[in-house]
Amino acid sequence: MLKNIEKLEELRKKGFRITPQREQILEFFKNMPDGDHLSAEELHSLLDKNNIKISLATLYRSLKFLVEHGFLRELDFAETHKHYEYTSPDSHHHHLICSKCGRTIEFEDEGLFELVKKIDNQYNFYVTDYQFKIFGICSECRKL
Amino acid sequence: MLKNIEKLEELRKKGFRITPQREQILEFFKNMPDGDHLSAEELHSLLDKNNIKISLATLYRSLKFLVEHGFLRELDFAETHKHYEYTSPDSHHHHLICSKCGRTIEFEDEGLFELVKKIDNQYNFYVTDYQFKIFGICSECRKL
DNA sequence: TAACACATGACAATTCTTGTCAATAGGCAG
DNA sequence: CTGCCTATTGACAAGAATTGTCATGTGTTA
Repeated sequence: MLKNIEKLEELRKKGFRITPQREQILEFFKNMPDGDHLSAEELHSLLDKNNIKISLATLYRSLKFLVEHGFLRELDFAETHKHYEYTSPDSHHHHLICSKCGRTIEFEDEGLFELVKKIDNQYNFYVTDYQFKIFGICSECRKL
Repeated sequence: MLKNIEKLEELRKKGFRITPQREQILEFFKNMPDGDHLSAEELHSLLDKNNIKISLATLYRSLKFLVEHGFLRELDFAETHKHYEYTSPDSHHHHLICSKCGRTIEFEDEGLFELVKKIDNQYNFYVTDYQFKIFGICSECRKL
């Protein structure tokens, strides 16, 4: 898999521009704890607190750009808005989502990759990403 | 797993009402080809064509109700709106989503259920539903 | 069959996201 | 290094999807 720097080079060759805004957003995600995911609004407010001023429209456009080019992953947890997480090259986690408290728990599983390869072959489908979501009640909420 | 009739009885006991609107929506989904999924707007227009007049607000509320009580499943394919599908008691399919043409392909896999059971145990998580999404380019679009 | 509380319909309002457009600034050619 | 071309930005308006409000209607149980 290409590293981000290399991917950015690729994009530059294709005529896309590597703007400070895009770099700052990407940098911000890279420095977040692993597994964290934010909504556009949350990210906007966090960037603002760190004195990184990016207009909301640009933020939305940049997020879409970064998702389309594989730097970020778009998540939905059955809420009204989407969340975004960094697509770390060396780990791919999935989510348990508690319907009661909304908490999400990350987990990894190698078996999924095998399954994806199988499906890939079976359907002649070129896989770029995959997400597994499990809904239910988390251990904390089960105690109540 | 409880049948829908039984589930509706349960709900009635809990004080929820089984209104014609809710029944009609559920009936409509049951009669749809397996694997079909619709947005709220699409459903509204289809119901309308079949002379089932339900206000959009009620439709949204009913969909949420039916999802919360396990009759329907809420899907998102990275579009701006959600889709809904009937949760058939005897099949659980997942989706390949083509990023190019937007087409979705359903597939089933028993292995996922095993994985879910494992996770369930490991995290003491009470699983109510799970969804697996694979993004990529479908065989048709690969030809172009 | 009456009464209560949940549900509906109409439509206003909100939330999230995208479009418009003039101004700005990457990035390559010379 | 400079200038040009065009992708991108910021500000703000607009749009799409969904939810809130509230008077009216209607399942459900007694």
